[in-house]
This record gives sequence, C-alpha cells and structure tokens, in this order.
Amino acid sequence: MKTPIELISQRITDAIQKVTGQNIPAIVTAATDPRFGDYQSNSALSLAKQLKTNPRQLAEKIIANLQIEDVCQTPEIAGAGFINLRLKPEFIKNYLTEIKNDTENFGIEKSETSKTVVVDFSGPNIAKQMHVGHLRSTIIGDCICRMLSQAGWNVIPQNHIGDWGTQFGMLIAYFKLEWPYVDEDYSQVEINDLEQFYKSAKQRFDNDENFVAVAHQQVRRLHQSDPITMEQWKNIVDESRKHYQPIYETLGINLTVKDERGESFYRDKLADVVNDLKKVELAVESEGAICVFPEGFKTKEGNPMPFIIQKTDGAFLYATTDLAALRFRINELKANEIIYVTDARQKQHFEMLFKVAEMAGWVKDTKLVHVTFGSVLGEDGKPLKTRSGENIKLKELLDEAVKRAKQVVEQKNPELADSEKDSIARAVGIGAVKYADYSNNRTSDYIFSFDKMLAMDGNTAPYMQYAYARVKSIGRKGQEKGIDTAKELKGLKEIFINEPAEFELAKQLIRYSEAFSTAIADFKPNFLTAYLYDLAGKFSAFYNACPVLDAEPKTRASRLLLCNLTAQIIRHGLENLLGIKIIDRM
RNA sequence: GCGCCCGUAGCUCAGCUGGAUAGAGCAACGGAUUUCUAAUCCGUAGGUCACAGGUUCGAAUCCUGUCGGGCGUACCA
Repeated sequence: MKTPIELISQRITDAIQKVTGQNIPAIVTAATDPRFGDYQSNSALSLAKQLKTNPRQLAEKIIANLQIEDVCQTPEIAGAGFINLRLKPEFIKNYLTEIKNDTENFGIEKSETSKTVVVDFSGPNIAKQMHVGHLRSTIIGDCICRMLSQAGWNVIPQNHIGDWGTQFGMLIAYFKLEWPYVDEDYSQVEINDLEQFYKSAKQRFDNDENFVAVAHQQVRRLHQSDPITMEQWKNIVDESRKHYQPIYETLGINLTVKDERGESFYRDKLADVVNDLKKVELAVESEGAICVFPEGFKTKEGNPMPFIIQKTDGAFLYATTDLAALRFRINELKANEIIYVTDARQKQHFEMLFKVAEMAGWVKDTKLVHVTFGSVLGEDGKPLKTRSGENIKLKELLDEAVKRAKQVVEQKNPELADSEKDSIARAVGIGAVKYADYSNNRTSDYIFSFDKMLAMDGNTAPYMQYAYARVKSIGRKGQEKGIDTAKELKGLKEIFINEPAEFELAKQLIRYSEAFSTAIADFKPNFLTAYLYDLAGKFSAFYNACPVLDAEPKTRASRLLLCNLTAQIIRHGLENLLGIKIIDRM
C-alpha cells in the first residue's frame, strides 16, 4: 500500500503533467509547521524556475488540475507558491482501517521481492573477545538486514569472521608447547584464556627464535590442511563462537553459524584472485609486492596508490580476501547488491576494492555499497577505552547496562517478582544501548553515556518501552473492568475520532511507512527512532487528554483501536526492525 | 602535503536531494495528578547553524576559501 506521501505525490505529478505536459515527479514533504497543514509541496517553486514562470500562478494551475478531494481538503497556496495540504478526516480513518487489517506490515510495501542482497557485518576476530568496536557494525548491520527483509529482499547476511592467518599457527604452537592438555579437551578453554594465550604466544614469538620456527611449521600445516592441525584450529573457532554467539543472542542479532563465511572460507581462492588479476594485467609487481593500482588514488608522495594483494613474502592480505569474497558473492550468491557495514575509517579501502573489482570486470550489475559509521566515544570525547587504554569488552559493557537498568527497576517497581525485574532489566538495559546507537546519526561519532541512554525522558529505549507498557496496561485494566478489548476492536464498524490529540496520534500512525521509506533509503535507523519517539510522544499526549476505558462506548472502541495500533507499531518498529525487546509491564 | 568526515542552544544531538519563524532531550524556571503506570504531560527561557565570500526569489543545507577537530594515506584488519 502506498504511503500518504506517495499517494499525494502521484496526484500532484499527474497535475503537473496536465499543466506542463512533462512527467516531473512532485516534491511532497511533511508540513514544516502544523499551521501549513499536514503535507506540503514545493514543486511549483522549483518548477517555476525551470519554466521561467511565476511560481504562484503555476501553483494555482497545478491545483486547478489536481484531483485529490478523496485525500485532502481544498489545497491552499501560501507564500511564494507553497501548496499546503490537509488530510481529510475520512481519509485518515480509511487509512487507519487499512493499516489495522495489514497486521504484518502496517502499510509498508514489500516492493523488492526477487532481489538478493548480501550484507557483510559484525565480523568478530577469532580467539579475541568482542569489544565496543564491534557494537555498531553488529547492530547497524542487523538493522539493515531487518529493514531489507521487511522491504521484501532476499537477504543473505555474511559474518566475515577473522578466523584465518598466521596468528592461528602461533596459537596452536603455543598450546603444543605450554598447554598440551588443551589439545585433549578444548571445552576447558574459555575466550579469556584464548585471549591470554594469544598475548603470551605473541610475546614468545617476538622473543624466542625456536618458537618462531615451531609456529611457522604450524602455519605451514594449516596451509596444507593437515588434519590434526585443522582440528585444533577448528576447536579454537568453536570455542570462540561460544563466546560471541551468546552476545548475538543477548543483543537480539539474527546471526548464526550458517551466516559465517570467514577468512578461512576464501583461503583457497586467494591465489586465483591474484592470478586472474595478473592475467588481465591489472596486478603488477611493485617494490616486491603484487599490487593493483586503481584509478584515482594517490599516496602521500603523489604516486599512484597500490591496492596490495600479495606481500613480498608471498602472503595474502585482507584486500585479497575481500576481492575473493566479493567475487563469490556476485558469482555464487548471485547478489544484486552487496552492503558492507564497517566504520568510516575503512572508506578508502572499500573505494579501492570496488574500483579494482570494477576494473577487473567482476561487478557486472551488482551494486556495491559501503555503509559507514562513526566511533563510539567516552565522556571525554575520545574513543571509548578502559582507564588502562584497552578496548572495553562488549560483554562487560552490556552486563553493566543491564545492571544499571536493574537498579532503576528496583527503585521504580520494588513490588515486582525478581524474575520479572530481571527480564525487564535485560530488555531495558540492552535496548538502551542499542537504541542510543540507532538514534544517533549513523555517520557521526557519538558519546556513550549510560545515564543518558537509560533516562526515562527523551528519545531513549526506556521511554519507548514505557509507552508500550502503558498501552498494555490499558488492556489489563480493561479486562479487570470486564471490557474485552479484542472483541471491541473486532466489533468496530466505524472509526469515531474527534479530539485533536486523537487526530494527531492517528496522523502519526498512518505515517509509519513513510518513516520506513526514509530510514531504508540511506540505511539510517535514526529516522525510525525519531518516528517512534514522535509516536510515543503523541500517544502520551493522547493518553493524558483522552480517557479510553471510561469513554462513551462508541468513542471507546475507536480509542482502543488507536491504542492497539500504537502498541502494534511500536512493537513492530522496536522488535522487528530494531531488534529491541518490548515489555508488557515495567 | 593530498584525500575523506565533522563544526547547529550551556551539554548531548536531530534536521542537510535548498523552501515559510532552525527542532528535540538534558540542565534551568513555571504549571498540570479525585482519572487507564507521573518512568507522564503542558508551558517559559535559551541560536551570528565555526568564519568569510559566492550561486539563488530563497542557504544550516549547494560551491569556493579560511580557521578548528577527527580519520586515512605501500606490504595490519
């Protein structure tokens, strides 16, 4: 179903066609001020410039040819040639009815069926704990997948885990020498141990020549797929997964082992990448390394900048792996679009990657997109670290958020059962971290603050969850009073709304699909949170102004519908699109 | 040096395919509760949109330059 903006836009486009004879898509936006109505079109202004005519007169001609009486009241022209539009109550009511019946999508169209998109995100390193640096890629990537699925795409998430490289040879060698028992039973090893072993191994590698030799031998065995070594490697990966998979579950991230295609997956495709690029004479030797020089990139000396795909010592790099993965996704996964979700610092790398792939003729019709994001900063405005300068572990960060949320629950609702307090604290704490991230502009850095994200006022998860809980509370209260809300909704024949607060809420409800459209257009979750926050605000205003359960029966059923749709859309937005839990009571 | 990103209220941030009087939240101040969760709502105050030019009927938004901050820039990912 079309969004109100699309609907109005189409009508005005038709009118413009009649006036000018040209098919020029109309510009329609939400009104910048309630006094101007609900929507406005500035098409006459920009069009008048092109046609060298008077914008006001053009606006009048457009209106004269505009068929929109089923949607809006008589359009008005204001200022230099703005066309102001006010929705008819009948239209709002009809649209509400349609959304009510569209119980899966609430007006959002599934427009992109039969197209496949690969989304590359999260990408934790094996044998290391996830830290704050993984937060944004993981949750933004997940949100992008959710939005694309909602839009009808066939979504293939790809978790490009860091599971291959010389460090694994080193780690295995270290186990052999220092902790042989590990080989017998990896289940005793936790991620903390792996991380510690990794550090110790690295230290020994830097100081002990004999160890270097053993480590290199293990690396060779890995590369030769020696069964025993591979088994040891696999154990390390499996144990690491036991660390990050629960974090995904905590965060509500839809990533599982089936989405993993890490660096190891591409290991036997790397030589082909280099050879194929050599064959077409894109890859050449330079200062001992094999490089491609994509057009338009310069080093600080002003020379062409290399995209290095094989080091002097013969080893491949992540550039090589990325090329192999890109080719796999196009040729094997049949991607129409590939989206990479990484921090903005890798921008140049992906620009070069895409350029090289294009120059090699691998890309064909596939759209390549790098979705970037800013850094998570501490209260001091510097990248978030521990006092000793280490990365903050993601698990510890999330635990802390839940702990703080629990304190709030204890304070606000001490009478609840412990188990309920815990589940509320999890939903609020984790939700707060995610929501705070989503509500900031993706491309900006943002300052991480538990106090701000857990605040009950403002654009936060707790505020949203509270709004939802209040709607649910009306249902419970109604039940106590013998009001069957489900039955009332079913029996609702005609929507009856009158109060300004009801209309404000209703108009917000029918705009959900518009918010979705703007959010997915640039993969900007903050458009979704902004919409939901507005919705919750309008609901709260309605809640204060309009009694539901004590209203006249006719009014009551319609208000219950507004409540129900508010709850449904908050739930859909929070849970389905953002992966944030809602709670019935808090 | 070159490239990319950023600079909006005291603080944290929206808004940027040009559009009407630049918006929220926090903090400050003033109100609202016999009523469905006050983890709420309403109001007041707060701005040279870093600065200077330019394009335009119109610029926070586009262009150029300056200042300030961040990031990247040959074998890490």
